[in-house]
Amino acid sequence: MHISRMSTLDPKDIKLLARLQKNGQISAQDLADDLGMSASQISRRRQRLEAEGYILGTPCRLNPDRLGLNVQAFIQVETRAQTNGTHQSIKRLVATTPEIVAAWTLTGEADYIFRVYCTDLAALNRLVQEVLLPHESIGRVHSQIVMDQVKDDTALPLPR
Amino acid sequence: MHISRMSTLDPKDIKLLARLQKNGQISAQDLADDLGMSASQISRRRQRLEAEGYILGTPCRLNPDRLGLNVQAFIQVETRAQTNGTHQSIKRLVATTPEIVAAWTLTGEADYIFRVYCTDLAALNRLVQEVLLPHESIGRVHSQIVMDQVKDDTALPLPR
DNA sequence: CCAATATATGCGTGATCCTTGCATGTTTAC
DNA sequence: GTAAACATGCAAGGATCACGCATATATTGG
Repeated sequence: MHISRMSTLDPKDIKLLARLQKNGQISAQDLADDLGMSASQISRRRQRLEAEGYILGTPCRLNPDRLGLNVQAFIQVETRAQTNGTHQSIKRLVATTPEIVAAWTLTGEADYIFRVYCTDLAALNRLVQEVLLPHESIGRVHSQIVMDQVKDDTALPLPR
Repeated sequence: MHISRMSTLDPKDIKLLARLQKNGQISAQDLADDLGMSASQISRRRQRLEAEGYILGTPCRLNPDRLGLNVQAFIQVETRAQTNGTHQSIKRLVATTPEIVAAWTLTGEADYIFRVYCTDLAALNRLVQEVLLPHESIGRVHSQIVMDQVKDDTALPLPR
């Protein structure tokens, strides 16, 4: 019998993932030269890592400034009653509002925090006044605007 | 004379960017079929969009759960005095600490907010106790752990 | 410790894909 | 209205990927 290894990552896997999360389009040959192995191995390892669920996808990162998305903010949201439909209701809101690019619930003052991109302060204000506050499940909101983006990778820390 | 257009985005550009920020590896032919144009045009438009700064890069997104990064948190950081070296000092800290994947300064209670990934609560605690609190520029910190990730795209809202 | 099986690797090849030149059609500017 | 700038499709050339195969290495079981 054999058990599909679901291998633990070896050092070459770690380096490969590190390179890929910097640049998902780097050629297998370049990676091969870099890691001291053949391009075909890079290709196979990459397929294996994807199949095993390490790689979620390879989206392009767009430039918010270039797109006129000049205002970035976090919006803390207090829900009303917290009936049992609240969470689904918020999920729908988040899914259908493109300005909300990410949303979490946190420990502590629980409720929700949204990360949003808008073209300007007026648009942010419209989002709050015309979309969030009128929403059935939302009580109060508190916006904090991003002044300085010190770092914004999506690069995760890797083992070792 | 001619002015390099720095074109405003036409509808095809918007659709192209939308597809690319879902999947940066989709083939030019698939995009061509999808948008009703030839693959060569897709290639050219993509090059143009990159050259004009709309596309920052195409990193792989890794799966935090699969990497054992089971704890995700936001850490609000209050700085000490705010001498003029403080910001540089924080920037260095952020740049050299892989668990901190993003960091911002916000309006209001100013100071900093870090987004961090750790393997477990013990690791998060070590980060706070052994890295952040001993740091010269950091006064107090307040950790909020992510309970539920409602949405985490990096997909920006596009015009139209 | 050895044999048998599974796994990892490099090379080479066929298929796929991207990119560029060129000719044509379309829009813009004067 | 004319000319220049621009966008487009086609086709060819070059690069890249992915797989089979043979070999080397590691792992397992007795």
